[in-house]
Parts: sequence; C-alpha cells; structure tokens
Amino acid sequence: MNDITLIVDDDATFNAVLVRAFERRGIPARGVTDAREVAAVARELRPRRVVLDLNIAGVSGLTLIPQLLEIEPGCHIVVLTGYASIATAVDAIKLGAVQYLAKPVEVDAILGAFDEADGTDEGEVDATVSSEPLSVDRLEWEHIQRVLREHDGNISATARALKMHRRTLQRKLAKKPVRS
Amino acid sequence: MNDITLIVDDDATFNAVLVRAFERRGIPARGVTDAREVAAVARELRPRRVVLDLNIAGVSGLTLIPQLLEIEPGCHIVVLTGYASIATAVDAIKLGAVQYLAKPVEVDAILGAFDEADGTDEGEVDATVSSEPLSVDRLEWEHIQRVLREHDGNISATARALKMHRRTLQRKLAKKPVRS
DNA sequence: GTTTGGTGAGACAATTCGCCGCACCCGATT
DNA sequence: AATCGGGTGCGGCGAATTGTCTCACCAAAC
Repeated sequence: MNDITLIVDDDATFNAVLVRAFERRGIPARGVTDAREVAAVARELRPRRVVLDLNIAGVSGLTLIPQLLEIEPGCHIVVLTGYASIATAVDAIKLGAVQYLAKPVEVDAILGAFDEADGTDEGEVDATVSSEPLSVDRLEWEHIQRVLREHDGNISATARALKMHRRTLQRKLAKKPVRS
Repeated sequence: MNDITLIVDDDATFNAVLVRAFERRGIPARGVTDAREVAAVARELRPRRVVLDLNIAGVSGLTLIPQLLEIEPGCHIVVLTGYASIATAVDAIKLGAVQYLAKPVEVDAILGAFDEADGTDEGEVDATVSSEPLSVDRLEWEHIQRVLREHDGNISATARALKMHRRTLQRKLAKKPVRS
C-alpha cells in the first residue's frame, strides 16, 4: 500500500505530461510505458491509485485490471482511452475499474474520479468541487490533434478516421486552437 | 424469485414488441410503462431478470437499479437506452446492472446478455479494443452527457459550463447519439 | 506515362448555430 | 395572491459553418 499513483500509458509523451501534472499537484506519480513492466512495478510500489490506458502496445489494458487488483486489492483504477466505446467501458467497470474516461481528458477529471471513488464509502454528498470547463470546441481540437498525430499528420486519413469531411478538417485545422 | 422477465420501458409500442418477442421464445414477460409502478410490480413478481430502459418519463432509470436490486437481490438487470453514453453506462454497471445496450438492439442481444450473466459469474470479457477513435460528433456527445450528468441533468447549467448556447445544447440533446 | 493518393483552395447549397422572443412551470419571497 | 427568479421547450431568423463538388498541383508507385 502506497500513496503513489501509477500511470500506465505507452504514449511516452502523454505519460510524462500526466506524471508531471500529478507531481505539480503534490501527488507522487510513477509512469510506466511498457505493459510487461506493469505487474513488476505494481508489486514493488503497491499503488493505491492507477491510471490505466487501455490500448497499450496491442495488448488490451483490460487484462491488466484483474492483475492489478490481485496485486493490490482495493486499489482504485481509472481507465483512460483514446478509443473509447461503451462495450469496453462496461467491461472495464465489470472488471473492477472505478471510472472510465475518454481522451482527451483533463487532469482534474482524473483526480475527480479518484476523489469520487474515495468518498463512496462515506456519506457522499457529491459535492464535486472539480471544475469542469473544457468547451466542446477545445475538446474537439485536442482530439483532432491527437488523431492527426496518430496518422502521422495525414489529413486525409485523419478525416476518414474521424468520419469527417476532409474539407471540414482542413478548415478546422486552419483555425487557431480555441481556448478552454 | 420468479422466472418471469420484467420489461420496463415507457415506450408502449416498443415495450409490447419486446414482451411479445420474449413470449414467442417461451419466456414469460411482463411489461411496465410507468416508472412509479416498477417497485410495486417488482415486489409482486420478484423477477430474476429485468430489462430496463434508461430514459423513462424524465426520471432517470438509473435510480431504479438499486431499488430493483433491493427488492430482488441478485436479479440480473440489462439496461437499454436510445441515448447511450459512456457516462451512463459506467453508472449503470457500477449500480449493479449486468449489461448496458444501446438501442436499436435485437432481442437476441438482450437474451445473450442475460445468458452471459447467468453462465459466467465473472470471467471472460471480450478484450477487443476498437482500433478506431471516436468521431468528433460522438466525442462531443460523450462529453456533453458527462457534463450533463455532473450537473444533475440541468441543461441550463450544463450549457453555461460548456460555454454553449442553451438552445444549441437543447437541439444537440434532442438528437440521437451518432454511431462510432 | 499513367495511375493512385495526398493537399490546398474556390464556390455554393444545406445545415447548424447564436440569439432573440415567448409561454409555461415551480418554488421561494413579498 | 402576486411576484420574482430560474429552468425548460420551442418557433423564427440572420449569420456562420459544414458538406459536397470542383479544380489544379505534386509525389510516389506501377
């Protein structure tokens, strides 16, 4: 049992960003990018909290949930994925995750999920102090950028993946990123 | 405890279709269209299986899940909704539903969900993670649903948080979620 | 040389958005 | 009872955005 938060995500950049964001808030965090290391690191750290990305190098992150819970029973796992679907959300919760969030997601939302999970035992009043800004425009921008990067900047392929007209994507990209 | 299946859906037509489809397969079924009757009927029938539509006459069907489980502990509840979102799916499973399906859905899928819940108490979830990202429209829908839930269904407050015009939010909510 | 696929951009119709108003309901206040 | 504030639903209208089609250009593959 440890107060450190384990962050599992094979996207090294995003992983590092998350770790830094956690630490900046005074929460110790440890990033893991290789699915095969997860079990070992978890056994070493016994993390009470885990941020788990679903699509880690081919292997489904879903299989890691039972493993993590066996290593540290009662630990809170928040599942994160860029390829969200209702089916995997249902599976993740059934396997014991406390929350399932679709990328892009704000760090505060992750922390909010942990807090919510912590408070469930007590008389929760759902007094969520968590700020939930992130306009839809901003969210869209983040998502587009991520998918675009995944397709190596190929606009046509990105538009297809997003089921959006290429011309529309062109126009959106031509604009500056929207704030908040 | 009873082998009858309780079908809760305020859409009388769809409800009747479901009941008939179940009975044609030799499964006794009882339809309920009024959310206020659910508790009473459940206490009378003690159904082992419940098909529960989420959006019943304004009141969220989610609140019925704990009630049903209290009346008939261990009963299997399959949640059904025309306005599927990850946020409500997560909530439904956390509250104890065994499956969450988006309309339109075939009757066989519902039966399959019950069978799956019967057969394996735990285990075996298909670990297939979709390889394609959410479309921007779908992402927007998920985000809106999540924020909306955080604001207890308050549309005005949600619109404010999203920095979006209330009228626009209304119109978006009136539409069914886009696929994929 | 030709085909295939990506890119940028103009033009125009269809759709959506932002914003106005109005009516209704409900609970609290006066 | 009357009023006031906030939430909700919805019609309408001008402005903005999107969908679609169209070019032309370029690079790599066949």
